[in-house]
Amino acid sequence: MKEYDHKKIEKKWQNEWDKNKIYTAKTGKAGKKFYGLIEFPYPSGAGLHVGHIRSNTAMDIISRKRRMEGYNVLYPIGWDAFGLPTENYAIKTGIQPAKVTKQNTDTFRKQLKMLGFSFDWSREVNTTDPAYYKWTQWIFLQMYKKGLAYKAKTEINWCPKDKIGLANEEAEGGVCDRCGGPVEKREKEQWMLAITKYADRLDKDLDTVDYLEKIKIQQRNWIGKSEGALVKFDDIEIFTTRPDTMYGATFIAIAGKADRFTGQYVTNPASKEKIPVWEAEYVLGDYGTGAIMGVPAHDERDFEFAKKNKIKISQVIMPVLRDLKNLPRNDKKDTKRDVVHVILRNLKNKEILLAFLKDESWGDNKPINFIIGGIEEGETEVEASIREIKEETGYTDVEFKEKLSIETCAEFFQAQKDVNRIVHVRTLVFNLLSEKKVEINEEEKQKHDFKWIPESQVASKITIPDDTLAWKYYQVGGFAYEGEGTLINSGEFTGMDSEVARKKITEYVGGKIVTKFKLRDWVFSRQRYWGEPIPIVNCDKCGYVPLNEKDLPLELPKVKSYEPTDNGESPLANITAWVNTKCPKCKGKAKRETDTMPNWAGSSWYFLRYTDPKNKKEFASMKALKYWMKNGVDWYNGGMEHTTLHLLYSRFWHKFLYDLKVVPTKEPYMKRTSHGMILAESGAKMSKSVGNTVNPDEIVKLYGADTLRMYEMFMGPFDQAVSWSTESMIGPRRFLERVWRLGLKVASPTQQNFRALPSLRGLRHAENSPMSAQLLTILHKTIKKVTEDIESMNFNTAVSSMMMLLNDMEKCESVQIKDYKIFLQILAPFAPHIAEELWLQMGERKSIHLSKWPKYDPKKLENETVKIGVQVNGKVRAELVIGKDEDEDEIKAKAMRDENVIKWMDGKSAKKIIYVKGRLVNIVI
RNA sequence: GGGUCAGUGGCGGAAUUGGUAUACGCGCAACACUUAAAAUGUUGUCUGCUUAGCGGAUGCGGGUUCGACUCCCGCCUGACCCACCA
Repeated sequence: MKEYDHKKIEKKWQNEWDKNKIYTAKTGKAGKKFYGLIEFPYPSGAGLHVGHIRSNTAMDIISRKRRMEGYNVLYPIGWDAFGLPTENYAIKTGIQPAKVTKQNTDTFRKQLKMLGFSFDWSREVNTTDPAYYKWTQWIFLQMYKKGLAYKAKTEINWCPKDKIGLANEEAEGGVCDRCGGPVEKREKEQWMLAITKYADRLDKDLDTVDYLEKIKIQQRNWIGKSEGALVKFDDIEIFTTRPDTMYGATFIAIAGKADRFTGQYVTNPASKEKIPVWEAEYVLGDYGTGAIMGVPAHDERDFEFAKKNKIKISQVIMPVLRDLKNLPRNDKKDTKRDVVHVILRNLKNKEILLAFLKDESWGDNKPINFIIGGIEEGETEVEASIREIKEETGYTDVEFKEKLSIETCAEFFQAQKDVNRIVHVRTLVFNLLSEKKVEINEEEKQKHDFKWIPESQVASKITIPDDTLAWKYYQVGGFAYEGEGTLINSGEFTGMDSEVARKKITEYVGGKIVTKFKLRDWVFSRQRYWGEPIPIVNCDKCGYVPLNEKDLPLELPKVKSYEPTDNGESPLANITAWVNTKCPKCKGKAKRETDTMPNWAGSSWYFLRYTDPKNKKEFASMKALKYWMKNGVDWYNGGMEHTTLHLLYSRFWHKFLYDLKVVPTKEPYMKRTSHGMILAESGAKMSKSVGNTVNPDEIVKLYGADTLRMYEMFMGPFDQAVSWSTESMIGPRRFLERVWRLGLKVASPTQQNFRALPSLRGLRHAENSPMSAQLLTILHKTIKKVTEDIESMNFNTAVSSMMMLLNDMEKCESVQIKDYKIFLQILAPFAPHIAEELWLQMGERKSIHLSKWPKYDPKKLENETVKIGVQVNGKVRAELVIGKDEDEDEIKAKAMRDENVIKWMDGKSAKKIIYVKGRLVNIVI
């Protein structure tokens, strides 16, 4: 075989691996186990997406490396096949969903096999297989028995188009998760799962697992645990997590226990030192060097309310300022929703606050963090600000700073879009007020367009009596501190730690500390056909009765039409022969539940089934679970879009099963990472309807699976979104071709050919033969790099380091087989087919994927000599070649002797010489 | 508004976590090979200038440091998630 023929090689090895079952996981095998998991795909009609390939390849690389490291590896695959797209397709075409699913999974299987993933295909599961969903139903029955599954009449999100009830989570923003249409509210009897009973544990146990921090944060946000004060005033209930801040002041004010009261404080963000500001009711806003900001109000209701209650709105400040009266909404395209900061003043008494709280136009949620303050008669807002600054700081010499305040404020009105200028102003203020007094020269003034500031004032240095005051001033311009700290100006709570104050203030106003969760119970019913039937009957006498376990699975009957009924019942409701049944308890007349489960159900426990997929007696034997699930799934990778719902639901089910003592761990997944999306070349999301998808079949045909895998790993950081570029795929392809050609030469008995090969003409290291020490160093560095990069999922740099190694090997006079073989081994997880073929060519008979992962030799990582930079005053002026173990003083002396260095030192003596080992020398003069 | 992350050549992106910025790949240019093209190889490719050299560049403005893509402060822009709820 002369040319690299990916078609031949890939086909050959896929068959070979299949035949020899080298990826089959053996339960109970002695030694270390590794369970690597990817989210099992939904077999859609569109076929495999390049995004699937990205995440599958990543976990395939990890799994292959683990195998080579001696682990017993389970890397399973299956199908999350229940769900709406298939059902909609069935509605359109009349083809049975089961048939569609079969077609689609066949396609997916073929596509996945063609990519050479090391899945254990003998453990394939399918959520729509009755042998599988028997156990999904079984788990549901256990939940029912424990009172976790219940029926409740709830107002549900109803999509009139899909005729389906949606979980809260699926109807975000009042839009149907599936069809994008508007969602209505509708009353319906629904099966519910009491996930809220597990809310606290779902939150707490996140501490015990190794998930990416952002994933934990998302989980926690969704669960939404918050501890706070619940206070009742008349008929109004208010909840806040921060009764120690302005909220507390408001409570106290409403409770009539004080007119003005609060516990605001600020912190120097640099030193973390807590610095008291003056009366904390006055907190300057983000842009408010000239204005006192009260509440961040939210929309026009703020203004309506203010008008109604004759509250003066003194100022409106927005990122780009607008006139309140003709406030256009969303005039800037693509802006986020408008948020308006309003300063509400003269909110002096309880009545107004109560009026606000009772004002129904707000709905349930109202901002209550008003600042109580005031403007004196005849005063403008700016004047009031200045007065307050003067009064509160007690610092009289504020003329200049006042000026700045006014000017800054005025700038907002005059130069609404000249944002840069505002930045300059703020910077100037900062410089003047912080301990470093900055002098601004003429040039800088021009550059930064400071001309509006009177020159004399800029030029004169302003002396601030003490740093604290400077900080105060600065702080007020930028921060309203809401972190933890010590209360100031808060009456009897002054000096109290904010954590303690939360409790004390709550007590003081007669409230109580409560724990709340945002999480709601899971609406588990779907009025659809293509899902697991809920194994419950409704008996006239006995009410809801669960099926006997021996009667599971309750199989989906065949229907003629897959349309939901007009009143929103599932198509199952039309099959009277199926619906009418006997009560398992009293044997009397009963009707089957016609709702089915959501497709989250089957995916909530599939990783357990993989451990023992053929078991007919249990969902999985404890023996298999104890083996594979020891410490849980070792590594679970998936998309960010599943990090809230799927992760939460499956953790919930797992915890429930743990309580039943049928699984060995509290948490299902030990480690969770996530991959970035692959976008279309344009940077937009790939979608079939837009027609910007990439067909992996064609790519594999043209370039091969190994090239596709290499490219997807090389295209960018694994956890970030990257745009697809078919053009760039040629890079990895060329790389593999060069690997191939080099391999043939290395394997050939006469290394003569080595020189003759045109690609190896540039003999840069000709003087070092046969294998230079330098190249050996590079080889070991590469082993180290690839080994580590796989663990941290920095696949892109792993690939690039292998490319560098190849570049160097090609330029070498000769490469020994044993060294080339090491290179093949670290390449093998990425490009398994070509590596296997070349491995064979090197005379090996056992699969490379069962060979031992190479170890680097730390002694070989360092070169004998190393080139370092020599800086003079931080600028690189010379280069120096030094020995590995050369003495520091010697190196420094050598650097000083350098021609260029001498030139740049210009006869001056060195104040200080800094040497960073193996990096550089910096001479400070 | 809140949370998380990001901003480096024409493009995708590197940078040992504070130490010679732009690795690796794509693209582009020139050359070699060829009747020619493709393929392959070699060399070059941030930018400006008075080009054996010197200066400027990592979204913008500052700061700390002998030294900053990296740390700190302020700001701008974008992405994703969440929300008129902190």
